[in-house]
Amino acid sequence: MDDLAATTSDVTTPAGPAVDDRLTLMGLLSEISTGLQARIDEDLSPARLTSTEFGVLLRLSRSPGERLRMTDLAAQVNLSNSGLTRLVDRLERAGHLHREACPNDRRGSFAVLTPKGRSLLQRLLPGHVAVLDRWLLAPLSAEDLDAFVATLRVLRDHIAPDAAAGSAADAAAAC
Amino acid sequence: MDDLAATTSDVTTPAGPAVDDRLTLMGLLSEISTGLQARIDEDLSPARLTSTEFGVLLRLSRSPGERLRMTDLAAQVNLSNSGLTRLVDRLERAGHLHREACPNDRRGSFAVLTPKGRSLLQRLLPGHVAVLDRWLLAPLSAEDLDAFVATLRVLRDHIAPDAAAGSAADAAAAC
DNA sequence: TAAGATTGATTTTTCAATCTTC
DNA sequence: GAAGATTGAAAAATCAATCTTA
Repeated sequence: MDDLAATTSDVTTPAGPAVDDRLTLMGLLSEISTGLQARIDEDLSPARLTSTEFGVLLRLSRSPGERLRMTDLAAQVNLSNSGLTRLVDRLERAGHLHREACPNDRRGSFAVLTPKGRSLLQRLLPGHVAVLDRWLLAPLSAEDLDAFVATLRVLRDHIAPDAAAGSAADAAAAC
Repeated sequence: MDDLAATTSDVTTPAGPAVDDRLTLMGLLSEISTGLQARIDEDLSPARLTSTEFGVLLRLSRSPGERLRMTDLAAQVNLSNSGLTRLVDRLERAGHLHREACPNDRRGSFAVLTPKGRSLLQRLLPGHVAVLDRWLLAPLSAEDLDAFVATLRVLRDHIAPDAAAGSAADAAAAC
């Protein structure tokens, strides 16, 4: 790992030292995130659900009224609006959620978790949490974990403040 | 945020307490990762390059001989083998890399960075590092950063040891 | 005119063969 | 038979309109 500097020494160094350290940091983050997602997808595959679809159901279940505006949901799962429209189409066809008109604003609509979607989530959640325990929590000590979560919060608030639960979404959920 | 427990209290609790804490941890990680990727894609879009394509060029440049076996590369950027075949097709058509036969094993082939690909990378790297500095490094103190990187390494080695540079890839690169 | 959501066309990715070499 | 890579068919995501309502 320490020989990376040598192999990229021919690439222009922009600001100062440790270009490779910064690239490595980003690399670690993306390897962890995609690796974890692969484990989650693997765990979810018997249920014929992708991690993105699971994420939609999970976020709905964790939102007031088990509902979210389409645009807010798209932002939270990092999908384009049209991408979310199609994903919600699929989940609606499967009966896991349904669309509901927004009374105040007739342009908008909610995605709302159905009883079927809720019980699917209940069935999958223990296994999902076990995956997180095994791959994310198990290798860390309690102190490391606390420091890690604190740092993640700082980063999240810096990078994606809108994704924080209780920001715009809750206000919009009031419609 | 603290009322999440209430909204999901009806969901089965698997192992112990703090189900929501674990879901929140995973949520933070994926929000940071996708948020960061969005910034990177935005930065790269004038160059007509996605972050995955950039990742391929970057990993080639950081590998001995600026080359990597197709299968190793696919694993590192978390793409299926066929997905990588097509992505390499595109980058080869654009002239940023080329395929080279593996002398020892005639089944295999290398993706090799071309001079054009190398200079594209050199042109893009300063801006890329600036994006990382702004969104990933700026909000953290030096001590936080060190602890954060240490934790990330632990997690990466646990979740995706194969993605670590210098594992299988270097051995295979010797061909 | 702009915002929320959807549709049509295209691109990107995957899954399931397939082909070649080990 | 298994591994490395590619191809065809299909799924999933995007961008650029489009439609409706604010």
